[in-house]
Amino acid sequence: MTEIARERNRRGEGAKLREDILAAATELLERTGSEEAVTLRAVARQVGISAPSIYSHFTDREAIVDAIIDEAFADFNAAIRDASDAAMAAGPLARLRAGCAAYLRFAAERPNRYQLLFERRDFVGEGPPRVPELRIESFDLLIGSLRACVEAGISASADPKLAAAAIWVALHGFATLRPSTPGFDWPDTGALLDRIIDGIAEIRSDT
Amino acid sequence: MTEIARERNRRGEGAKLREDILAAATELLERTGSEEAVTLRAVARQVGISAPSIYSHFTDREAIVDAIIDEAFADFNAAIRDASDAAMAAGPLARLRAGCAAYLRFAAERPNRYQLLFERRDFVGEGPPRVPELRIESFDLLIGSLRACVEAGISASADPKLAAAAIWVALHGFATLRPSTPGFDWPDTGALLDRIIDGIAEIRSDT
DNA sequence: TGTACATCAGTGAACGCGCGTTCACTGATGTAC
DNA sequence: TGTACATCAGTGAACGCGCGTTCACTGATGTAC
Repeated sequence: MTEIARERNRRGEGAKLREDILAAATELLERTGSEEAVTLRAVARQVGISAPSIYSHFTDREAIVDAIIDEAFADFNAAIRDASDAAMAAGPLARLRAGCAAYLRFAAERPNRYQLLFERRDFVGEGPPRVPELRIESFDLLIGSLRACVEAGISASADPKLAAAAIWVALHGFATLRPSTPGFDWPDTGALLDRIIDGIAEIRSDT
Repeated sequence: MTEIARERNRRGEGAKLREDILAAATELLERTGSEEAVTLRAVARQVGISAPSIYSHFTDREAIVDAIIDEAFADFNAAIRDASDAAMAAGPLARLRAGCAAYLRFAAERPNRYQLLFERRDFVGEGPPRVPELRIESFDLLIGSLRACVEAGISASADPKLAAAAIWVALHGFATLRPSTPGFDWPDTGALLDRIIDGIAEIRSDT
């Protein structure tokens, strides 16, 4: 944990430090894998500043974590939207699969950020949930793809919303169970994913 | 956090304290919901002893957590085995469903203990995984029920092991996603579970 | 063009906290004679 | 039955650590005159 010297920002450019703090905190989270590792002092060390300097940009420790979460949700939704859009021309089933694959790719490549999004429980009982509209964006995309599959006669699903929720549940399980079971002999990822999607979405066998 | 007085054990009964420590640590975990809350000092306060007394029974803090995990795995497997056995007479599909339902019930009723079993990542890279045979016990039960469904012509699954893994993934997602998404409008639990099991296990519609 | 000064972008020392762990100890209790 | 003593089941004080946060401050930099 070497302390890196950092040049003081010029006047009027103090806001740059905010970005540096956020980047350092994200990097710290990504590297250590735990939210608790994102301490004010560790972030300050990483940036190369003194701990109190952070208070010019964030009201407290939690504000940093909140900012990372907002950023992570935006990244997550963008990743799924982009993959889904890219498969637009290939038809609804390809779009559904592309969205699901992007979901799992995000979780696999940035597991600690995924954990921050969907494996926190701290906010239970702290009043209204914090960023539900962001969460629902990707879910709406999933329902949309599924509905399109039904209309195209590819899926036999009678209740796309139920099936979409079931797929989300399965994707989440997929994303989180594997890192927690290092000793288990998991079947091939692609086959497993197809079994889940095809089964739950009732994909007709002749497609 | 009131400190409870505790009577000193009589000679030869010192081992009783070990059970008290474990019970207190489990209670602490269950109440606070986080493994980090299980500190040596907090456990000692809970039991009503001084912190150093713990060292007569556990080598360090981590040993306490390890002991809780072992106990939790035993509880978990017993719950699923019992439910599965109880449904034995009702046929393989009922047995499959009963096992899955018991899995989810354990997760719903003791979410923090479930988290300890299947949502830890700390042991990554720490050599061989710690208690894989315990984990596999319930999984073998799941495969067994599924195979029985196939043999009875209830399931069309061509690869029961793959399907069992997919069901496990889905169950895990089910158990963990819901507590993390308090703002989301989830469909009915039973319907969702049936959609998942029936879809993945390819339960024939005429059963 | 020169200079006084306000402001900006931070710093260093200190606080109280809870933590894991160590150490030397104490007092009750059972046992040997 | 009485008593000395070993052992058991703990305790209390202390250590160094990293933490979040507060406080008074400092020195460079841009700006007004």
